[in-house]
Amino acid sequence: MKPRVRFAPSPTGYLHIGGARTALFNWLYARHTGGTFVLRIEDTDAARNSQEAVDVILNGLRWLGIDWDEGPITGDATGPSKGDHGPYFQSQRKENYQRRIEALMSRDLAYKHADGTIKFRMTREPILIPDLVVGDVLRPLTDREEADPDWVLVRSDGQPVFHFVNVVDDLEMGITHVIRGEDHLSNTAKHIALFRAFGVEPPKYAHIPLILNADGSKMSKRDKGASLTSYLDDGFLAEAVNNYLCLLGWSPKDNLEKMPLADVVERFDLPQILRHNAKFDYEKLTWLQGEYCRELAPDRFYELGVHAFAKAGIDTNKLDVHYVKAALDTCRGKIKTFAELPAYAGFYFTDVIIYDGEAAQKSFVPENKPRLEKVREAFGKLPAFDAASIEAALKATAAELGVKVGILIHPTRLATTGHPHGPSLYHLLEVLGKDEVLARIEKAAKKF
RNA sequence: GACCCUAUGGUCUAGCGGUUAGGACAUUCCCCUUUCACGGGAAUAGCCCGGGUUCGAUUCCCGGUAGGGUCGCCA
Repeated sequence: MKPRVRFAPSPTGYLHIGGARTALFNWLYARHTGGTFVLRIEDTDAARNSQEAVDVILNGLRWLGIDWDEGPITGDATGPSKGDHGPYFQSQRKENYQRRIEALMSRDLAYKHADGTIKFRMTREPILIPDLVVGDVLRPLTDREEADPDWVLVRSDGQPVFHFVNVVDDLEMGITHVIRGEDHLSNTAKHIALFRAFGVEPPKYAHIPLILNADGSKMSKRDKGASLTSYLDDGFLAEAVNNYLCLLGWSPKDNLEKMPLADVVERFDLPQILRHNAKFDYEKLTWLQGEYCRELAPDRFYELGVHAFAKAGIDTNKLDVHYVKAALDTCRGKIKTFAELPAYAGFYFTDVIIYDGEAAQKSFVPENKPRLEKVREAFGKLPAFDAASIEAALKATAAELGVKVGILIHPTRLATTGHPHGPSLYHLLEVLGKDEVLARIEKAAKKF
Protein backbone atom coordinates (compact mmCIF):
# COMPACT_ATOMS: atom_id res chain seq x y z
CA MET A 1 0.00 0.00 0.00
CA LYS A 2 1.32 3.40 -0.98
CA PRO A 3 1.73 5.86 1.87
CA ARG A 4 -0.81 8.59 2.35
CA VAL A 5 0.53 11.54 4.28
CA ARG A 6 -0.98 14.89 5.10
CA PHE A 7 -0.17 18.40 6.16
CA ALA A 8 -2.96 19.77 8.33
CA PRO A 9 -2.36 23.41 9.19
CA SER A 10 -4.69 25.67 11.06
CA PRO A 11 -5.39 28.94 9.25
CA THR A 12 -4.02 31.49 11.67
CA GLY A 13 -3.05 34.13 9.16
CA TYR A 14 0.52 33.06 8.67
CA LEU A 15 2.52 29.96 7.82
CA HIS A 16 5.15 29.14 10.40
CA ILE A 17 8.55 28.25 9.00
CA GLY A 18 8.43 25.05 11.06
CA GLY A 19 5.06 24.25 9.58
CA ALA A 20 6.47 24.82 6.15
CA ARG A 21 9.22 22.33 6.91
CA THR A 22 6.69 19.82 8.20
CA ALA A 23 4.79 20.22 4.95
CA LEU A 24 8.02 19.82 3.03
CA PHE A 25 9.00 16.62 4.85
CA ASN A 26 5.56 15.15 4.26
CA TRP A 27 5.75 16.12 0.62
CA LEU A 28 9.26 14.70 0.28
CA TYR A 29 8.15 11.42 1.80
CA ALA A 30 5.15 11.20 -0.50
CA ARG A 31 7.24 11.96 -3.56
CA HIS A 32 10.02 9.61 -2.50
CA THR A 33 7.64 6.71 -1.97
CA GLY A 34 5.23 7.47 -4.78
CA GLY A 35 2.54 8.06 -2.18
CA THR A 36 -0.12 10.70 -1.82
CA PHE A 37 0.25 14.10 -0.19
CA VAL A 38 -2.96 15.45 1.27
CA LEU A 39 -3.57 19.03 2.37
CA ARG A 40 -6.27 19.40 4.97
CA ILE A 41 -7.31 22.67 6.56
CA GLU A 42 -8.02 22.46 10.27
CA ASP A 43 -10.41 25.37 10.51
CA THR A 44 -12.25 24.19 13.57
CA ASP A 45 -11.71 27.43 15.38
CA ALA A 46 -14.25 29.53 13.50
CA ALA A 47 -13.32 32.66 15.42
CA ARG A 48 -9.98 33.06 13.75
CA ASN A 49 -10.54 31.54 10.38
CA SER A 50 -10.88 33.34 7.14
CA GLN A 51 -10.35 32.64 3.50
CA GLU A 52 -7.42 35.06 3.53
CA ALA A 53 -5.77 33.06 6.29
CA VAL A 54 -6.13 29.90 4.22
CA ASP A 55 -4.75 31.65 1.16
CA VAL A 56 -1.61 32.52 3.09
CA ILE A 57 -1.01 28.80 3.58
CA LEU A 58 -1.91 27.80 0.03
CA ASN A 59 0.25 30.54 -1.46
CA GLY A 60 3.13 29.77 0.86
CA LEU A 61 3.16 26.12 -0.13
CA ARG A 62 2.83 26.99 -3.78
CA TRP A 63 5.69 29.44 -3.54
CA LEU A 64 7.88 26.67 -2.13
CA GLY A 65 6.81 24.37 -4.91
CA ILE A 66 4.99 22.00 -2.59
CA ASP A 67 2.01 20.70 -4.53
CA TRP A 68 -0.70 18.52 -3.04
CA ASP A 69 -2.44 15.56 -4.62
CA GLU A 70 -5.59 16.01 -2.60
CA GLY A 71 -6.95 19.10 -0.93
CA PRO A 72 -8.47 22.49 -1.52
CA ILE A 73 -7.92 24.35 -4.75
CA THR A 74 -8.88 27.72 -3.33
CA GLY A 75 -9.01 29.20 0.14
CA ASP A 76 -12.79 28.96 0.13
CA ALA A 77 -13.94 26.24 2.54
CA THR A 78 -16.94 25.50 0.34
CA GLY A 79 -14.99 25.91 -2.86
CA PRO A 80 -13.55 23.33 -5.24
CA SER A 81 -11.09 20.66 -4.17
CA LYS A 82 -9.31 17.69 -5.65
CA GLY A 83 -9.26 14.14 -4.29
CA ASP A 84 -11.94 11.68 -3.26
CA HIS A 85 -11.54 11.99 0.51
CA GLY A 86 -13.04 15.45 0.82
CA PRO A 87 -14.17 17.81 2.08
CA TYR A 88 -10.69 18.97 3.00
CA PHE A 89 -11.83 21.65 5.40
CA GLN A 90 -12.75 20.47 8.84
CA SER A 91 -15.52 23.03 9.02
CA GLN A 92 -17.22 21.02 6.27
CA ARG A 93 -16.87 17.64 7.94
CA LYS A 94 -19.15 18.08 10.90
CA GLU A 95 -21.41 15.09 10.15
CA ASN A 96 -18.40 12.79 10.34
CA TYR A 97 -17.57 14.01 13.80
CA GLN A 98 -21.16 13.71 14.93
CA ARG A 99 -21.35 10.15 13.63
CA ARG A 100 -18.10 9.19 15.30
CA ILE A 101 -19.17 10.70 18.59
CA GLU A 102 -22.37 8.73 18.52
CA ALA A 103 -20.47 5.56 17.79
CA LEU A 104 -18.21 6.18 20.76
CA MET A 105 -21.08 7.03 23.08
CA SER A 106 -23.11 4.02 22.05
CA ARG A 107 -20.27 1.84 23.25
CA ASP A 108 -19.77 3.93 26.38
CA LEU A 109 -16.26 4.94 25.27
CA ALA A 110 -17.41 8.53 25.52
CA TYR A 111 -19.91 10.08 27.85
CA LYS A 112 -21.67 13.31 28.56
CA HIS A 113 -20.07 15.21 31.38
CA ALA A 114 -21.83 17.35 33.97
CA ASP A 115 -20.44 20.59 32.51
CA GLY A 116 -22.00 19.94 29.15
CA THR A 117 -19.06 18.50 27.37
CA ILE A 118 -18.53 15.08 25.90
CA LYS A 119 -15.46 13.34 27.26
CA PHE A 120 -13.44 10.35 26.18
CA ARG A 121 -12.80 7.44 28.51
CA MET A 122 -9.03 7.54 28.32
CA THR A 123 -6.95 4.47 28.99
CA ARG A 124 -5.30 4.49 32.39
CA GLU A 125 -2.41 2.34 31.20
CA PRO A 126 0.81 3.72 29.75
CA ILE A 127 0.69 3.80 25.97
CA LEU A 128 3.50 2.72 23.73
CA ILE A 129 4.12 5.12 20.88
CA PRO A 130 6.15 3.50 18.13
CA ASP A 131 7.86 6.34 16.32
CA LEU A 132 9.81 6.03 13.08
CA VAL A 133 12.14 8.84 14.08
CA VAL A 134 12.34 8.72 17.86
CA GLY A 135 11.87 5.00 18.37
CA ASP A 136 9.52 3.41 20.89
CA VAL A 137 8.25 5.88 23.46
CA LEU A 138 6.38 4.71 26.52
CA ARG A 139 4.06 7.45 27.66
CA PRO A 140 2.49 7.06 31.13
CA LEU A 141 -0.07 9.50 32.46
CA THR A 142 1.23 12.68 34.04
CA ASP A 143 0.19 13.49 37.58
CA ARG A 144 -2.58 15.78 36.40
CA GLU A 145 -3.86 13.22 33.95
CA GLU A 146 -3.72 10.67 36.73
CA ALA A 147 -6.19 12.79 38.64
CA ASP A 148 -8.54 12.99 35.66
CA PRO A 149 -7.46 10.98 32.61
CA ASP A 150 -10.58 11.58 30.55
CA TRP A 151 -10.42 14.44 28.10
CA VAL A 152 -12.85 16.57 26.19
CA LEU A 153 -13.95 15.45 22.74
CA VAL A 154 -16.71 17.99 22.22
CA ARG A 155 -16.95 21.34 23.94
CA SER A 156 -20.06 22.55 25.67
CA ASP A 157 -20.72 24.78 22.65
CA GLY A 158 -20.85 21.69 20.46
CA GLN A 159 -17.46 22.18 18.80
CA PRO A 160 -15.28 19.08 18.64
CA VAL A 161 -11.68 19.60 19.74
CA PHE A 162 -8.49 19.23 17.75
CA HIS A 163 -7.34 15.87 19.11
CA PHE A 164 -10.65 14.34 18.13
CA VAL A 165 -11.17 15.79 14.66
CA ASN A 166 -7.55 15.25 13.81
CA VAL A 167 -7.84 11.54 14.51
CA VAL A 168 -11.22 11.14 12.82
CA ASP A 169 -9.95 12.85 9.69
CA ASP A 170 -6.73 10.88 9.58
CA LEU A 171 -8.76 7.72 9.95
CA GLU A 172 -11.32 8.55 7.30
CA MET A 173 -8.77 9.96 4.90
CA GLY A 174 -6.77 6.76 5.12
CA ILE A 175 -3.61 8.46 6.37
CA THR A 176 -0.87 5.86 6.79
CA HIS A 177 1.97 8.03 8.12
CA VAL A 178 1.65 11.00 10.41
CA ILE A 179 4.74 13.17 10.01
CA ARG A 180 4.48 16.16 12.32
CA GLY A 181 6.37 18.30 14.80
CA GLU A 182 7.74 16.78 17.96
CA ASP A 183 5.46 19.04 19.98
CA HIS A 184 2.77 16.43 19.28
CA LEU A 185 4.72 13.46 20.58
CA SER A 186 3.23 13.41 24.07
CA ASN A 187 -0.29 13.92 22.74
CA THR A 188 0.08 10.96 20.45
CA ALA A 189 -0.96 8.73 23.34
CA LYS A 190 -4.39 10.34 23.18
CA HIS A 191 -4.56 9.81 19.47
CA ILE A 192 -3.55 6.18 19.66
CA ALA A 193 -6.14 5.53 22.35
CA LEU A 194 -8.80 7.08 20.13
CA PHE A 195 -7.85 5.07 17.08
CA ARG A 196 -8.15 1.92 19.17
CA ALA A 197 -11.51 3.04 20.49
CA PHE A 198 -12.61 3.19 16.87
CA GLY A 199 -11.35 -0.33 16.47
CA VAL A 200 -8.50 0.44 14.10
CA GLU A 201 -4.74 0.44 14.42
CA PRO A 202 -3.24 3.93 14.37
CA PRO A 203 -1.09 5.14 11.49
CA LYS A 204 2.68 5.11 11.73
CA TYR A 205 4.12 8.15 13.43
CA ALA A 206 7.23 10.15 12.65
CA HIS A 207 7.83 13.11 14.94
CA ILE A 208 10.32 15.54 13.55
CA PRO A 209 12.42 17.91 15.66
CA LEU A 210 11.46 21.53 16.01
CA ILE A 211 13.08 24.63 14.59
CA LEU A 212 14.35 26.96 17.29
CA ASN A 213 15.51 30.57 17.29
CA ALA A 214 19.24 31.23 17.08
CA ASP A 215 19.29 31.62 20.87
CA GLY A 216 17.65 28.24 21.38
CA SER A 217 14.26 29.54 22.39
CA LYS A 218 11.09 28.38 20.77
CA MET A 219 10.32 30.16 17.54
CA SER A 220 6.98 31.77 17.98
CA LYS A 221 4.83 33.92 15.79
CA ARG A 222 6.50 37.22 16.52
CA ASP A 223 10.08 36.08 16.14
CA LYS A 224 12.04 37.23 13.15
CA GLY A 225 11.88 34.68 10.40
CA ALA A 226 8.99 32.74 11.93
CA SER A 227 6.71 33.52 9.03
CA LEU A 228 7.41 31.92 5.67
CA THR A 229 6.11 35.02 3.95
CA SER A 230 8.88 37.07 5.50
CA TYR A 231 11.42 35.25 3.33
CA LEU A 232 9.51 36.08 0.21
CA ASP A 233 9.29 39.69 1.39
CA ASP A 234 13.01 39.79 2.15
CA GLY A 235 13.84 38.79 -1.38
CA PHE A 236 14.72 35.16 -0.83
CA LEU A 237 14.35 32.54 -3.52
CA ALA A 238 12.00 29.64 -2.85
CA GLU A 239 14.64 27.13 -3.94
CA ALA A 240 17.08 28.51 -1.37
CA VAL A 241 14.56 28.45 1.46
CA ASN A 242 13.50 24.97 0.42
CA ASN A 243 17.05 23.69 0.25
CA TYR A 244 17.87 25.19 3.62
CA LEU A 245 14.77 23.70 5.22
CA CYS A 246 15.75 20.26 3.92
CA LEU A 247 19.03 20.59 5.79
CA LEU A 248 17.39 21.31 9.13
CA GLY A 249 16.81 18.02 10.85
CA TRP A 250 17.67 15.91 7.87
CA SER A 251 20.99 15.20 6.28
CA PRO A 252 21.78 13.82 2.84
CA LYS A 253 25.15 12.61 4.24
CA ASP A 254 27.94 12.71 1.66
CA ASN A 255 28.78 16.25 2.74
CA LEU A 256 26.17 17.65 0.40
CA GLU A 257 24.72 21.06 1.08
CA LYS A 258 23.36 22.72 -2.01
CA MET A 259 21.32 20.19 -3.91
CA PRO A 260 18.40 20.16 -6.32
CA LEU A 261 15.03 19.18 -4.85
CA ALA A 262 14.87 16.20 -7.17
CA ASP A 263 17.99 14.80 -5.49
CA VAL A 264 16.47 15.34 -2.07
CA VAL A 265 13.33 13.49 -3.15
CA GLU A 266 15.51 10.60 -4.24
CA ARG A 267 17.45 10.40 -0.98
CA PHE A 268 14.85 11.47 1.57
CA ASP A 269 13.57 8.94 4.07
CA LEU A 270 12.26 8.93 7.60
CA PRO A 271 15.03 7.02 9.42
CA GLN A 272 17.60 9.67 8.51
CA ILE A 273 15.66 12.41 10.23
CA LEU A 274 17.56 13.78 13.19
CA ARG A 275 16.16 13.53 16.68
CA HIS A 276 17.30 16.86 18.06
CA ASN A 277 15.96 20.33 17.50
CA ALA A 278 17.81 22.68 15.18
CA LYS A 279 18.47 26.37 15.53
CA PHE A 280 17.65 28.44 12.52
CA ASP A 281 20.82 29.84 10.96
CA TYR A 282 19.96 32.91 8.94
CA GLU A 283 23.57 33.24 7.76
CA LYS A 284 23.64 29.84 6.17
CA LEU A 285 20.30 30.42 4.49
CA THR A 286 21.72 33.65 3.11
CA TRP A 287 24.74 31.81 1.78
CA LEU A 288 22.54 29.28 -0.01
CA GLN A 289 20.43 32.13 -1.30
CA GLY A 290 23.55 33.74 -2.76
CA GLU A 291 24.44 30.48 -4.47
CA TYR A 292 21.03 30.18 -6.09
CA CYS A 293 20.86 33.86 -6.88
CA ARG A 294 24.11 33.73 -8.79
CA GLU A 295 22.90 31.08 -11.17
CA LEU A 296 19.46 32.52 -11.76
CA ALA A 297 18.29 32.62 -15.37
CA PRO A 298 18.63 36.19 -16.72
CA ASP A 299 14.90 36.64 -17.23
CA ARG A 300 14.09 35.61 -13.70
CA PHE A 301 16.84 37.79 -12.28
CA TYR A 302 15.46 40.70 -14.21
CA GLU A 303 11.89 40.03 -13.14
CA LEU A 304 12.78 39.69 -9.45
CA GLY A 305 15.04 42.73 -9.67
CA VAL A 306 12.29 44.90 -11.10
CA HIS A 307 9.98 43.65 -8.38
CA ALA A 308 12.49 44.49 -5.66
CA PHE A 309 12.91 48.01 -6.97
CA ALA A 310 9.16 48.45 -7.23
CA LYS A 311 8.80 47.44 -3.60
CA ALA A 312 11.34 50.08 -2.67
CA GLY A 313 9.27 52.67 -4.52
CA ILE A 314 11.38 52.73 -7.66
CA ASP A 315 9.22 52.10 -10.69
CA THR A 316 11.58 50.89 -13.37
CA ASN A 317 8.74 50.11 -15.74
CA LYS A 318 8.67 53.74 -16.77
CA LEU A 319 12.26 53.52 -17.92
CA ASP A 320 13.92 52.15 -20.99
CA VAL A 321 13.93 48.37 -20.75
CA HIS A 322 17.44 48.09 -22.12
CA TYR A 323 18.74 50.49 -19.54
CA VAL A 324 17.10 48.60 -16.69
CA LYS A 325 18.33 45.26 -17.97
CA ALA A 326 21.84 46.54 -18.44
CA ALA A 327 21.80 47.99 -14.94
CA LEU A 328 20.55 44.75 -13.46
CA ASP A 329 23.16 42.80 -15.40
CA THR A 330 25.92 44.57 -13.52
CA CYS A 331 24.44 43.30 -10.25
CA ARG A 332 24.37 39.64 -11.13
CA GLY A 333 26.64 37.62 -8.92
CA LYS A 334 27.06 40.55 -6.58
CA ILE A 335 24.00 40.52 -4.40
CA LYS A 336 22.64 37.66 -2.35
CA THR A 337 19.08 38.73 -1.70
CA PHE A 338 16.95 40.98 -3.82
CA ALA A 339 16.14 43.07 -0.80
CA GLU A 340 19.72 44.38 -1.06
CA LEU A 341 19.16 45.59 -4.59
CA PRO A 342 17.63 49.05 -4.04
CA ALA A 343 20.50 50.08 -1.78
CA TYR A 344 23.07 48.38 -3.98
CA ALA A 345 22.00 49.71 -7.35
CA GLY A 346 19.53 52.47 -6.62
CA PHE A 347 22.05 54.97 -8.01
CA TYR A 348 21.03 53.90 -11.51
CA PHE A 349 17.59 55.29 -10.94
CA THR A 350 18.08 58.55 -9.12
CA ASP A 351 19.43 62.02 -9.79
CA VAL A 352 20.28 62.60 -6.19
CA ILE A 353 23.49 60.86 -5.20
CA ILE A 354 24.04 60.68 -1.49
CA TYR A 355 27.71 60.16 -0.78
CA ASP A 356 28.73 57.66 1.86
CA GLY A 357 30.17 59.76 4.68
CA GLU A 358 33.16 57.66 5.56
CA ALA A 359 34.11 57.04 1.95
CA ALA A 360 33.75 60.73 1.16
CA GLN A 361 36.20 61.60 3.91
CA LYS A 362 38.71 59.29 2.32
CA SER A 363 38.13 59.99 -1.35
CA PHE A 364 36.88 63.56 -1.55
CA VAL A 365 40.14 65.10 -0.43
CA PRO A 366 41.81 68.17 -2.06
CA GLU A 367 44.43 66.23 -4.00
CA ASN A 368 41.73 64.15 -5.64
CA LYS A 369 39.87 67.12 -7.03
CA PRO A 370 42.23 67.76 -9.98
CA ARG A 371 42.45 64.01 -10.54
CA LEU A 372 38.72 63.68 -10.80
CA GLU A 373 38.65 66.59 -13.22
CA LYS A 374 41.30 64.88 -15.29
CA VAL A 375 39.19 61.73 -15.38
CA ARG A 376 36.18 63.72 -16.46
CA GLU A 377 38.21 65.33 -19.19
CA ALA A 378 39.45 61.95 -20.42
CA PHE A 379 35.93 60.54 -20.40
CA GLY A 380 34.70 63.55 -22.30
CA LYS A 381 37.06 62.82 -25.13
CA LEU A 382 35.98 59.21 -25.53
CA PRO A 383 34.27 58.58 -28.85
CA ALA A 384 32.71 55.34 -27.59
CA PHE A 385 31.67 55.11 -23.96
CA ASP A 386 31.96 51.39 -23.37
CA ALA A 387 33.56 49.48 -20.49
CA ALA A 388 36.76 48.69 -22.39
CA SER A 389 37.28 52.29 -23.47
CA ILE A 390 36.50 53.54 -20.01
CA GLU A 391 39.02 51.18 -18.50
CA ALA A 392 41.66 52.20 -20.99
CA ALA A 393 40.97 55.89 -20.39
CA LEU A 394 41.18 55.46 -16.65
CA LYS A 395 44.47 53.59 -16.91
CA ALA A 396 45.94 56.09 -19.33
CA THR A 397 44.96 58.95 -17.06
CA ALA A 398 46.49 57.20 -14.07
CA ALA A 399 49.71 56.69 -15.99
CA GLU A 400 49.74 60.31 -17.06
CA LEU A 401 49.29 61.45 -13.47
CA GLY A 402 51.79 58.91 -12.21
CA VAL A 403 49.35 57.26 -9.81
CA LYS A 404 47.89 53.82 -9.45
CA VAL A 405 44.56 53.39 -11.15
CA GLY A 406 42.91 52.69 -7.80
CA ILE A 407 43.58 56.30 -6.81
CA LEU A 408 41.25 57.34 -9.60
CA ILE A 409 38.76 54.54 -9.29
CA HIS A 410 37.65 55.15 -5.73
CA PRO A 411 36.68 58.82 -6.08
CA THR A 412 35.10 58.12 -9.46
CA ARG A 413 32.98 55.34 -8.00
CA LEU A 414 31.94 57.50 -5.10
CA ALA A 415 31.14 60.44 -7.34
CA THR A 416 28.94 58.40 -9.67
CA THR A 417 27.26 56.00 -7.24
CA GLY A 418 27.68 57.46 -3.77
CA HIS A 419 28.97 54.13 -2.49
CA PRO A 420 32.45 52.73 -1.87
CA HIS A 421 31.26 49.32 -3.12
CA GLY A 422 29.13 48.30 -6.02
CA PRO A 423 29.09 46.76 -9.47
CA SER A 424 32.11 46.78 -11.72
CA LEU A 425 32.96 50.47 -12.15
CA TYR A 426 33.72 50.25 -15.87
CA HIS A 427 30.45 48.52 -16.58
CA LEU A 428 28.30 50.68 -14.38
CA LEU A 429 29.73 53.81 -16.01
CA GLU A 430 28.91 52.41 -19.41
CA VAL A 431 25.32 51.77 -18.34
CA LEU A 432 24.98 55.23 -16.80
CA GLY A 433 26.15 56.75 -20.07
CA LYS A 434 28.64 59.43 -20.83
CA ASP A 435 26.48 62.51 -20.22
CA GLU A 436 25.23 61.29 -16.88
CA VAL A 437 28.72 60.26 -15.77
CA LEU A 438 30.23 63.61 -16.69
CA ALA A 439 27.41 65.41 -14.89
CA ARG A 440 27.81 63.33 -11.77
CA ILE A 441 31.55 63.82 -11.63
CA GLU A 442 31.16 67.54 -12.08
CA LYS A 443 28.56 67.71 -9.37
CA ALA A 444 30.70 65.70 -6.98
CA ALA A 445 33.80 67.79 -7.66
CA LYS A 446 31.93 70.82 -6.42
CA LYS A 447 31.44 69.16 -3.07
CA PHE A 448 35.04 69.46 -2.02
C1' G B 1 4.78 19.62 39.83
C1' A B 2 4.50 15.03 36.60
C1' C B 3 5.71 12.82 32.10
C1' C B 4 8.25 12.65 27.24
C1' C B 5 12.30 13.87 23.73
C1' U B 6 17.29 15.52 22.88
C1' A B 7 22.80 16.55 23.62
C1' U B 8 29.64 16.37 18.11
C1' G B 9 33.32 23.45 17.04
C1' G B 10 29.34 29.76 17.59
C1' U B 11 25.51 27.31 13.87
C1' C B 12 23.79 23.08 10.58
C1' U B 13 25.73 18.32 10.39
C1' A B 14 28.99 13.37 9.03
C1' G B 15 30.99 9.52 11.75
C1' C B 16 32.58 5.57 14.92
C1' G B 17 33.79 0.34 20.33
C1' G B 18 40.36 1.73 18.31
C1' U B 19 39.68 7.89 13.15
C1' U B 20 45.09 13.00 12.57
C1' A B 21 36.73 13.22 14.74
C1' G B 22 35.12 14.77 8.13
C1' G B 23 32.09 18.66 5.51
C1' A B 24 29.26 23.36 5.23
C1' C B 25 27.93 28.37 7.25
C1' A B 26 30.14 32.12 10.22
C1' U B 27 34.96 34.30 11.93
C1' U B 28 40.42 35.61 10.92
C1' C B 29 44.46 35.79 7.46
C1' C B 30 46.70 35.21 2.48
C1' C B 31 46.25 35.01 -3.02
C1' C B 32 43.38 36.74 -7.29
C1' U B 33 41.17 41.51 -8.43
C1' U B 34 38.74 48.29 -10.46
C1' U B 35 35.52 48.11 -5.03
C1' C B 36 32.42 44.35 -3.42
C1' A B 37 31.19 39.54 -4.46
C1' C B 38 33.02 35.00 -6.65
C1' G B 39 37.11 31.65 -6.85
C1' G B 40 41.77 29.41 -4.63
C1' G B 41 44.65 28.57 -0.05
C1' A B 42 45.35 28.61 5.28
C1' A B 43 43.97 29.21 10.47
C1' U B 44 40.96 29.29 15.07
C1' A B 45 37.21 26.22 17.19
C1' G B 46 33.92 20.33 18.96
C1' C B 47 32.39 14.85 21.08
C1' C B 48 27.89 18.46 28.20
C1' C B 49 29.45 16.31 33.22
C1' G B 50 30.01 11.89 36.47
C1' G B 51 29.91 6.81 37.01
C1' G B 52 29.78 1.94 34.83
C1' U B 53 30.59 -2.10 30.73
C1' U B 54 35.14 -3.00 27.93
C1' C B 55 41.88 -4.27 26.66
C1' G B 56 39.83 0.39 24.82
C1' A B 57 34.59 4.78 25.05
C1' U B 58 32.73 10.61 21.52
C1' U B 59 30.19 5.92 20.22
C1' C B 60 26.84 1.11 24.65
C1' C B 61 24.24 1.45 29.86
C1' C B 62 22.86 4.40 34.29
C1' G B 63 22.66 9.06 36.82
C1' G B 64 23.18 14.30 36.68
C1' U B 65 22.99 18.85 34.11
C1' A B 66 21.20 21.72 30.24
C1' G B 67 17.77 22.67 26.25
C1' G B 68 13.07 21.58 24.08
C1' G B 69 8.10 19.52 24.36
C1' U B 70 3.37 17.88 26.66
C1' C B 71 -0.11 17.63 30.60
C1' G B 72 -6.70 23.15 27.72
C1' C B 73 -13.91 23.43 26.55
C1' C B 74 -6.01 26.31 21.69
C1' A B 75 -4.55 24.08 17.26
